[in-house]
Amino acid sequence: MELSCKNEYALLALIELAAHYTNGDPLQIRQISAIQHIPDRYLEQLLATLRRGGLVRSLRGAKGGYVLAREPWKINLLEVMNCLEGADSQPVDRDVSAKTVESGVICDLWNEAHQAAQSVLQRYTLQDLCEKRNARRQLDIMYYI
Amino acid sequence: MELSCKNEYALLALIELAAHYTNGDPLQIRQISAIQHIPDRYLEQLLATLRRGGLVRSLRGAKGGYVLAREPWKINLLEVMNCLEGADSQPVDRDVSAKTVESGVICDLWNEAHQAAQSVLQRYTLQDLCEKRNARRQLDIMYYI
DNA sequence: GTATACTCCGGTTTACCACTAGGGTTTTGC
DNA sequence: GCAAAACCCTAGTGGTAAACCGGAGTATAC
Ligand code: FES
Ligand code: FES
Repeated sequence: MELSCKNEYALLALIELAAHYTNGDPLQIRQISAIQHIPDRYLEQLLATLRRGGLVRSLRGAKGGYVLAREPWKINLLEVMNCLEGADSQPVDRDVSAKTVESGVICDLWNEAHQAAQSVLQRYTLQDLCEKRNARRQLDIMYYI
Repeated sequence: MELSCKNEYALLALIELAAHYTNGDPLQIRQISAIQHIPDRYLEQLLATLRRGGLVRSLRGAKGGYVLAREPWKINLLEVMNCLEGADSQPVDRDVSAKTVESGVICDLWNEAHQAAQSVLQRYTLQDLCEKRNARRQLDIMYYI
Protein backbone atom coordinates (compact mmCIF):
# COMPACT_ATOMS: atom_id res chain seq x y z
CA MET A 1 0.00 0.00 0.00
CA GLU A 2 2.87 2.32 -0.75
CA LEU A 3 2.97 5.30 -3.03
CA SER A 4 5.87 4.64 -5.37
CA CYS A 5 8.61 7.17 -5.97
CA LYS A 6 7.88 7.14 -9.67
CA ASN A 7 4.32 8.33 -9.22
CA GLU A 8 5.23 10.88 -6.62
CA TYR A 9 8.08 12.36 -8.64
CA ALA A 10 5.93 12.63 -11.73
CA LEU A 11 3.13 14.34 -9.87
CA LEU A 12 5.53 16.76 -8.21
CA ALA A 13 6.96 17.71 -11.58
CA LEU A 14 3.50 18.12 -13.05
CA ILE A 15 2.48 20.37 -10.17
CA GLU A 16 5.38 22.65 -10.95
CA LEU A 17 4.55 22.63 -14.63
CA ALA A 18 0.93 23.40 -13.87
CA ALA A 19 1.90 26.27 -11.60
CA HIS A 20 4.02 27.82 -14.33
CA TYR A 21 1.52 27.15 -17.06
CA THR A 22 -0.03 30.63 -17.30
CA ASN A 23 3.44 32.02 -17.76
CA GLY A 24 4.21 30.61 -21.19
CA ASP A 25 7.89 29.75 -20.83
CA PRO A 26 9.02 26.15 -20.36
CA LEU A 27 10.43 24.65 -17.19
CA GLN A 28 13.68 22.71 -17.38
CA ILE A 29 14.55 19.42 -15.79
CA ARG A 30 17.26 20.99 -13.70
CA GLN A 31 14.90 23.57 -12.31
CA ILE A 32 12.23 21.05 -11.38
CA SER A 33 14.71 18.64 -9.84
CA ALA A 34 16.26 21.46 -7.83
CA ILE A 35 12.92 22.69 -6.51
CA GLN A 36 11.50 19.29 -5.60
CA HIS A 37 14.75 17.46 -4.86
CA ILE A 38 14.28 14.80 -7.48
CA PRO A 39 17.28 13.01 -9.05
CA ASP A 40 17.54 14.82 -12.35
CA ARG A 41 18.52 11.90 -14.56
CA TYR A 42 15.62 9.89 -13.21
CA LEU A 43 13.18 12.73 -13.65
CA GLU A 44 14.33 12.94 -17.24
CA GLN A 45 13.07 9.41 -17.89
CA LEU A 46 9.76 10.12 -16.21
CA LEU A 47 9.19 13.25 -18.24
CA ALA A 48 10.04 11.33 -21.40
CA THR A 49 7.37 8.82 -20.48
CA LEU A 50 4.87 11.60 -19.88
CA ARG A 51 5.79 13.10 -23.24
CA ARG A 52 5.19 9.80 -25.03
CA GLY A 53 1.89 9.62 -23.22
CA GLY A 54 0.93 13.02 -24.57
CA LEU A 55 0.69 14.77 -21.22
CA VAL A 56 3.58 17.19 -21.67
CA ARG A 57 5.39 18.68 -24.64
CA SER A 58 9.12 19.25 -24.85
CA LEU A 59 11.05 22.10 -26.43
CA ARG A 60 14.57 21.15 -27.38
CA GLY A 61 17.70 23.21 -27.43
CA ALA A 62 18.72 26.23 -25.41
CA LYS A 63 15.86 27.89 -23.56
CA GLY A 64 14.03 24.61 -23.98
CA GLY A 65 12.23 22.59 -21.38
CA TYR A 66 8.82 21.10 -20.73
CA VAL A 67 5.31 22.49 -20.89
CA LEU A 68 1.97 20.88 -20.17
CA ALA A 69 0.33 19.59 -23.33
CA ARG A 70 -3.08 20.74 -22.11
CA GLU A 71 -4.51 23.13 -19.60
CA PRO A 72 -4.01 22.04 -15.96
CA TRP A 73 -7.73 21.51 -15.45
CA LYS A 74 -7.90 19.12 -18.40
CA ILE A 75 -5.39 16.62 -17.00
CA ASN A 76 -6.66 14.31 -14.28
CA LEU A 77 -4.55 12.12 -12.06
CA LEU A 78 -5.83 8.86 -13.48
CA GLU A 79 -4.33 9.75 -16.85
CA VAL A 80 -1.00 10.33 -15.17
CA MET A 81 -1.09 6.99 -13.38
CA ASN A 82 -2.10 5.08 -16.47
CA CYS A 83 0.61 6.77 -18.47
CA LEU A 84 3.30 5.76 -16.01
CA GLU A 85 1.88 2.33 -15.33
CA GLY A 86 1.64 0.72 -18.73
CA ALA A 87 4.73 2.47 -20.01
CA ASP A 88 7.25 -0.26 -20.67
CA SER A 89 5.47 -3.31 -19.35
CA GLN A 90 5.48 -6.08 -21.89
CA PRO A 91 2.11 -7.32 -23.16
CA VAL A 92 1.43 -9.78 -20.37
CA ASP A 93 -0.34 -12.65 -22.07
CA ARG A 94 -3.78 -12.84 -20.55
CA ASP A 95 -4.35 -16.56 -20.27
CA VAL A 96 -8.07 -16.13 -19.87
CA SER A 97 -9.04 -19.75 -20.15
CA ALA A 98 -6.57 -20.76 -17.44
CA LYS A 99 -8.48 -18.85 -14.79
CA THR A 100 -10.53 -20.96 -12.46
CA VAL A 101 -13.96 -19.97 -11.24
CA GLU A 102 -12.56 -18.87 -7.90
CA SER A 103 -9.81 -16.66 -9.26
CA GLY A 104 -12.33 -15.15 -11.62
CA VAL A 105 -14.48 -14.12 -8.69
CA ILE A 106 -11.50 -12.67 -6.87
CA CYS A 107 -10.34 -10.80 -9.94
CA ASP A 108 -13.77 -9.26 -10.38
CA LEU A 109 -13.89 -8.01 -6.82
CA TRP A 110 -10.37 -6.67 -7.05
CA ASN A 111 -11.26 -4.78 -10.18
CA GLU A 112 -14.30 -3.32 -8.50
CA ALA A 113 -12.17 -2.03 -5.65
CA HIS A 114 -9.67 -0.50 -8.01
CA GLN A 115 -12.41 1.04 -10.05
CA ALA A 116 -13.45 2.92 -6.93
CA ALA A 117 -9.91 4.18 -6.39
CA GLN A 118 -9.50 5.17 -10.00
CA SER A 119 -12.73 7.13 -10.09
CA VAL A 120 -11.41 9.19 -7.19
CA LEU A 121 -8.21 9.90 -9.08
CA GLN A 122 -10.21 10.73 -12.17
CA ARG A 123 -12.04 13.44 -10.31
CA TYR A 124 -8.88 15.39 -9.47
CA THR A 125 -6.98 17.49 -11.98
CA LEU A 126 -3.57 19.09 -11.79
CA GLN A 127 -5.25 22.39 -11.06
CA ASP A 128 -6.91 20.87 -8.02
CA LEU A 129 -3.49 19.78 -6.83
CA CYS A 130 -2.12 23.30 -7.22
CA GLU A 131 -5.04 24.79 -5.37
CA LYS A 132 -4.64 22.33 -2.55
CA ARG A 133 -0.98 23.20 -2.35
CA ASN A 134 -1.72 26.91 -2.14
CA ALA A 135 -4.33 26.34 0.51
CA ARG A 136 -1.91 24.32 2.57
CA ARG A 137 0.79 26.91 2.19
CA GLN A 138 -1.56 29.52 3.58
CA LEU A 139 -2.22 27.22 6.51
CA ASP A 140 1.49 26.77 7.15
CA ILE A 141 2.02 30.51 7.16
CA MET A 142 -0.78 31.02 9.63
CA TYR A 143 0.63 28.40 11.96
CA TYR A 144 4.02 30.00 11.65
CA ILE A 145 2.74 33.33 12.96
CA MET B 1 -2.28 -2.31 -10.78
CA GLU B 2 -1.73 -6.01 -10.49
CA LEU B 3 -3.28 -8.47 -8.11
CA SER B 4 -0.36 -10.18 -6.42
CA CYS B 5 -0.07 -13.93 -6.16
CA LYS B 6 0.15 -13.68 -2.41
CA ASN B 7 -3.23 -12.05 -2.07
CA GLU B 8 -4.85 -14.34 -4.59
CA TYR B 9 -3.49 -17.50 -3.00
CA ALA B 10 -4.58 -16.41 0.45
CA LEU B 11 -8.08 -15.60 -0.73
CA LEU B 12 -8.37 -18.89 -2.59
CA ALA B 13 -7.38 -20.76 0.54
CA LEU B 14 -9.82 -18.77 2.65
CA ILE B 15 -12.61 -19.51 0.19
CA GLU B 16 -12.00 -23.21 0.62
CA LEU B 17 -11.88 -22.86 4.38
CA ALA B 18 -15.10 -20.86 4.35
CA ALA B 19 -16.82 -23.45 2.18
CA HIS B 20 -15.88 -26.20 4.64
CA TYR B 21 -16.66 -24.15 7.70
CA THR B 22 -20.09 -25.65 8.50
CA ASN B 23 -18.53 -29.07 8.45
CA GLY B 24 -16.38 -28.77 11.54
CA ASP B 25 -13.25 -30.66 10.50
CA PRO B 26 -10.07 -28.83 9.53
CA LEU B 27 -8.66 -28.53 6.03
CA GLN B 28 -5.02 -29.38 5.47
CA ILE B 29 -2.43 -27.49 3.48
CA ARG B 30 -1.98 -30.37 1.07
CA GLN B 31 -5.69 -30.52 0.37
CA ILE B 32 -6.00 -26.81 -0.30
CA SER B 33 -2.89 -26.68 -2.44
CA ALA B 34 -4.13 -29.65 -4.46
CA ILE B 35 -7.57 -28.17 -5.06
CA GLN B 36 -6.41 -24.67 -5.99
CA HIS B 37 -3.01 -25.56 -7.47
CA ILE B 38 -0.98 -23.48 -5.04
CA PRO B 39 2.66 -24.37 -4.18
CA ASP B 40 2.23 -26.06 -0.81
CA ARG B 41 5.32 -24.76 0.95
CA TYR B 42 4.41 -21.23 -0.07
CA LEU B 43 0.81 -21.60 1.04
CA GLU B 44 2.13 -22.80 4.37
CA GLN B 45 3.78 -19.43 4.94
CA LEU B 46 0.68 -17.53 3.95
CA LEU B 47 -1.50 -19.53 6.29
CA ALA B 48 1.01 -18.92 9.07
CA THR B 49 0.69 -15.20 8.43
CA LEU B 50 -3.08 -15.45 8.52
CA ARG B 51 -2.85 -17.36 11.77
CA ARG B 52 -0.66 -14.68 13.34
CA GLY B 53 -3.20 -12.14 12.14
CA GLY B 54 -5.94 -14.02 13.94
CA LEU B 55 -7.94 -14.92 10.84
CA VAL B 56 -7.49 -18.70 10.99
CA ARG B 57 -6.71 -21.18 13.70
CA SER B 58 -4.47 -24.19 13.29
CA LEU B 59 -4.73 -27.67 14.73
CA ARG B 60 -1.40 -29.41 15.04
CA GLY B 61 -0.51 -33.04 14.74
CA ALA B 62 -2.04 -35.77 12.65
CA LYS B 63 -5.62 -35.03 11.57
CA GLY B 64 -4.73 -31.38 12.03
CA GLY B 65 -5.18 -28.52 9.63
CA TYR B 66 -6.68 -25.08 9.49
CA VAL B 67 -10.08 -23.65 10.36
CA LEU B 68 -11.44 -20.14 10.11
CA ALA B 69 -11.11 -18.29 13.39
CA ARG B 70 -14.53 -16.68 12.90
CA GLU B 71 -17.65 -17.25 10.88
CA PRO B 72 -17.21 -16.61 7.14
CA TRP B 73 -19.55 -13.61 7.25
CA LYS B 74 -17.49 -11.97 9.97
CA ILE B 75 -14.27 -11.79 7.95
CA ASN B 76 -14.08 -9.09 5.34
CA LEU B 77 -11.52 -8.82 2.58
CA LEU B 78 -9.91 -5.68 3.93
CA GLU B 79 -8.85 -7.58 7.04
CA VAL B 80 -7.22 -10.19 4.87
CA MET B 81 -5.32 -7.63 2.84
CA ASN B 82 -4.12 -5.73 5.89
CA CYS B 83 -3.02 -8.95 7.51
CA LEU B 84 -0.89 -9.93 4.54
CA GLU B 85 0.35 -6.44 3.86
CA GLY B 86 1.95 -5.40 7.12
CA ALA B 87 3.13 -8.90 7.93
CA ASP B 88 6.90 -8.81 7.89
CA SER B 89 7.59 -5.27 6.80
CA GLN B 90 10.06 -3.62 9.12
CA PRO B 91 8.88 -0.51 10.96
CA VAL B 92 9.54 1.94 8.14
CA ASP B 93 10.60 5.12 9.91
CA ARG B 94 8.02 7.74 9.07
CA ASP B 95 10.11 10.85 8.61
CA VAL B 96 7.11 13.10 8.89
CA SER B 97 8.94 16.38 9.02
CA ALA B 98 10.83 15.61 5.81
CA LYS B 99 7.65 15.77 3.74
CA THR B 100 7.25 18.90 1.70
CA VAL B 101 3.95 20.65 1.24
CA GLU B 102 3.56 19.18 -2.24
CA SER B 103 4.22 15.59 -1.27
CA GLY B 104 1.83 16.05 1.61
CA VAL B 105 -0.92 17.02 -0.80
CA ILE B 106 -0.15 14.07 -3.05
CA CYS B 107 -0.08 11.69 -0.13
CA ASP B 108 -3.48 12.89 1.05
CA LEU B 109 -5.07 12.38 -2.34
CA TRP B 110 -3.52 8.98 -2.71
CA ASN B 111 -4.85 7.97 0.66
CA GLU B 112 -8.29 9.18 -0.32
CA ALA B 113 -8.21 7.00 -3.43
CA HIS B 114 -7.12 3.99 -1.44
CA GLN B 115 -9.74 4.64 1.15
CA ALA B 116 -12.31 4.26 -1.60
CA ALA B 117 -10.84 0.94 -2.67
CA GLN B 118 -10.58 -0.30 0.88
CA SER B 119 -14.17 0.54 1.70
CA VAL B 120 -15.21 -1.66 -1.20
CA LEU B 121 -13.11 -4.51 0.13
CA GLN B 122 -14.50 -3.93 3.59
CA ARG B 123 -18.01 -4.49 2.31
CA TYR B 124 -17.30 -8.02 1.08
CA THR B 125 -16.93 -11.00 3.38
CA LEU B 126 -15.68 -14.50 2.75
CA GLN B 127 -19.26 -15.67 2.62
CA ASP B 128 -19.96 -13.23 -0.20
CA LEU B 129 -17.03 -14.74 -2.06
CA CYS B 130 -18.42 -18.24 -1.62
CA GLU B 131 -21.84 -17.18 -2.80
CA LYS B 132 -20.40 -15.50 -5.85
CA ARG B 133 -18.48 -18.65 -6.61
CA ASN B 134 -21.59 -20.78 -6.37
CA ALA B 135 -23.52 -18.39 -8.57
CA ARG B 136 -20.82 -18.47 -11.18
CA ARG B 137 -20.64 -22.22 -11.07
CA GLN B 138 -24.35 -22.39 -11.80
CA LEU B 139 -23.79 -20.08 -14.74
CA ASP B 140 -21.02 -22.24 -16.09
CA ILE B 141 -23.22 -25.31 -15.90
CA MET B 142 -26.02 -23.57 -17.76
CA TYR B 143 -23.69 -22.50 -20.52
CA TYR B 144 -22.35 -26.01 -20.74
CA ILE B 145 -25.79 -27.41 -21.54
C1' DG C 1 29.35 27.74 -34.08
C1' DT C 2 29.03 27.11 -29.55
C1' DA C 3 26.50 26.58 -25.33
C1' DT C 4 22.28 24.76 -23.80
C1' DA C 5 19.12 21.28 -23.02
C1' DC C 6 16.40 17.48 -24.53
C1' DT C 7 16.83 12.28 -26.42
C1' DC C 8 18.20 7.69 -26.61
C1' DC C 9 20.38 3.69 -24.84
C1' DG C 10 22.70 1.00 -21.64
C1' DG C 11 24.48 -0.24 -16.99
C1' DT C 12 24.12 -0.79 -11.84
C1' DT C 13 22.42 -1.32 -7.50
C1' DT C 14 18.89 -2.46 -4.41
C1' DA C 15 14.76 -4.59 -3.02
C1' DC C 16 10.95 -7.33 -3.26
C1' DC C 17 8.18 -11.36 -4.93
C1' DA C 18 7.40 -16.09 -5.62
C1' DC C 19 9.20 -20.06 -4.25
C1' DT C 20 12.29 -23.69 -2.23
C1' DA C 21 14.73 -26.13 1.49
C1' DG C 22 15.75 -28.18 5.85
C1' DG C 23 15.15 -28.51 9.93
C1' DG C 24 11.95 -28.64 14.48
C1' DT C 25 7.60 -29.46 17.40
C1' DT C 26 3.01 -31.30 18.43
C1' DT C 27 -0.55 -34.73 18.00
C1' DT C 28 -2.69 -39.07 16.41
C1' DG C 29 -3.06 -44.02 15.92
C1' DC C 30 -1.02 -48.40 16.54
C1' DG D 1 6.58 -46.00 23.19
C1' DC D 2 7.10 -44.82 18.37
C1' DA D 3 6.54 -43.64 13.89
C1' DA D 4 3.76 -41.12 10.82
C1' DA D 5 1.18 -37.00 9.95
C1' DA D 6 0.71 -32.49 10.19
C1' DC D 7 1.92 -27.78 11.49
C1' DC D 8 6.00 -24.39 12.80
C1' DC D 9 10.26 -21.65 11.95
C1' DT D 10 14.19 -19.72 9.66
C1' DA D 11 16.91 -19.09 5.92
C1' DG D 12 18.16 -18.91 1.13
C1' DT D 13 17.61 -18.53 -4.13
C1' DG D 14 16.36 -16.79 -8.81
C1' DG D 15 14.12 -13.53 -11.39
C1' DT D 16 12.28 -9.11 -12.12
C1' DA D 17 11.36 -4.37 -11.53
C1' DA D 18 12.30 0.04 -9.28
C1' DA D 19 15.52 3.73 -8.69
C1' DC D 20 19.28 5.79 -10.36
C1' DC D 21 23.69 7.02 -13.06
C1' DG D 22 26.56 7.99 -17.47
C1' DG D 23 27.60 8.97 -22.03
C1' DA D 24 27.01 9.87 -26.73
C1' DG D 25 23.84 12.05 -29.86
C1' DT D 26 20.68 15.86 -31.59
C1' DA D 27 18.01 20.03 -31.96
C1' DT D 28 17.64 24.98 -30.92
C1' DA D 29 18.85 29.86 -29.44
C1' DC D 30 21.94 33.54 -29.71
S1 FES E 1 -3.51 -0.30 -5.00
FE1 FES E 1 -3.38 1.84 -5.37
S2 FES E 1 -5.00 2.20 -6.71
FE2 FES E 1 -5.05 0.04 -6.43
S1 FES F 1 -3.46 -0.18 -5.49
FE1 FES F 1 -4.86 -1.77 -5.00
S2 FES F 1 -5.96 -0.97 -3.35
FE2 FES F 1 -4.55 0.61 -3.82
